[in-house]
Amino acid sequence: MAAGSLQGRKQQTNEHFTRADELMWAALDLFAERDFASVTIKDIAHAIGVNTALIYYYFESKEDLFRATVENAVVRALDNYKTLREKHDDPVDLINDWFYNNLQLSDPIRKLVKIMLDYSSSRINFPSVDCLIKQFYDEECSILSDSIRRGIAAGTFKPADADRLALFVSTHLDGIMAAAMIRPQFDLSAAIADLRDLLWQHLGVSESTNPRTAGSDHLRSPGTGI
Amino acid sequence: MAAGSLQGRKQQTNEHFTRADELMWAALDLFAERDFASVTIKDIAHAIGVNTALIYYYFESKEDLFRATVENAVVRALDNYKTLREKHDDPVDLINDWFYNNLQLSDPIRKLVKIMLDYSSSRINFPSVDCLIKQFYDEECSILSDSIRRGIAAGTFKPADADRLALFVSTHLDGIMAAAMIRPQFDLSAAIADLRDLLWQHLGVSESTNPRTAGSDHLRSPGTGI
DNA sequence: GTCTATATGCAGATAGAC
DNA sequence: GTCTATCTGCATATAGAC
Repeated sequence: MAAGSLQGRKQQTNEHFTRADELMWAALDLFAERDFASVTIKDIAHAIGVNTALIYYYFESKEDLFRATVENAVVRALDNYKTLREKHDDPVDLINDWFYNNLQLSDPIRKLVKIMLDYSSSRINFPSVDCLIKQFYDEECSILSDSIRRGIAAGTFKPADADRLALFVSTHLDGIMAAAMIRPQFDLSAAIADLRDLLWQHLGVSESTNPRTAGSDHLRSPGTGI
Repeated sequence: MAAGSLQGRKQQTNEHFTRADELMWAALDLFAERDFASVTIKDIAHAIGVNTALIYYYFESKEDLFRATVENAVVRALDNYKTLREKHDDPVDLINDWFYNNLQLSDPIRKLVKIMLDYSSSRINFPSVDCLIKQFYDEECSILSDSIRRGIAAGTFKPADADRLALFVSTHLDGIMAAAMIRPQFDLSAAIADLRDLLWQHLGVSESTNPRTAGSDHLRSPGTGI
């Protein structure tokens, strides 16, 4: 088994990055900016200043490095969501922090979406990656829908179909990441703010309850309180 | 100049596809399902049963074929939008038909979004393609925002920031296409219906005005008329 | 662990026959 | 217009020295 395998590798000591980690970081950047086929192992090795042959010491093949890189990125994203969940009791706070998180980490999240897109539309197929991607989106929707359900149960939010609304928000976030890649001068932070405001409006949570959104009701005309 | 160039090629006779057209169609399919680097000219030539050398009779290079393919796809999409616009006077009808159009043509539109994503995140760069992609998104947003403005002016819609709302819908559509690529079993038609219903709700247009959306108010809980 | 050197194969592209 | 044959270069991957 290759040293880069998520299952087989000994737990990293957390104090310093291993070479395999360095390679996966460099690979993530390159795979995200371009795509699997056009990134060469020479590019990846040179990005951290080592010889191409070294990659084959840590990984079985280019595909194996790709698999490990995607797994690594998704696992990190899932860890991040877990931390987020444990940090909040209040559904409004959790949802607001989820939006804030997506704004602050928009760059790595965009990379993650890009690499998942490339993976999906390639003939490369790893059950472990399929499973992690599903987990990622399930967790994202779950954070949102659980919070929405709790807010509705507490009477803070207006009634709504929590699952569908969560999927809507999650899908829109994908759209924001895609638009940020395709469209020149797309304003990602404004788009996230618009999505957040729309959700609160839909759930009947006023802006005054939530200082972070104050004065950013973009989708509604100014001066009309409808 | 290559025969495949949009500017230089003589107008096609519209009655039968030229070889160049056949090649671009095959290339669109392949580039959309995979990506530029992993699709070989052998794949493209074999897809229509000709020899690889023939590609270089019609196009200067693989990149030139890619450019022509993207240009061709975007021009077709723009033509489609133009037809859509000319077909409707009523803003509600136009917006509804825009949604219907996106549902009916979801497959080619998904391919277009995929190929634009690949183009954007490749180091290949053609001013003509940049310009067409910008035109495409401008036209999409313009169809929506113009209709919204007219509806508001007529008093049919509630007041809203037409440009931002149009961008929101357009961005969400990108998200739907991305989600359809990444997520297994994503329900594209339900997602389009949800987006449409949300827009009408936001603009205060009741479902009864519009037979096509009746009974599909997914984002709101059943039984609650809020 | 990290390197040099190299084998192998294939993709993009051209020349030229028909 | 379409093909056969071939050149060229590069990318993945391996063997083996240090």
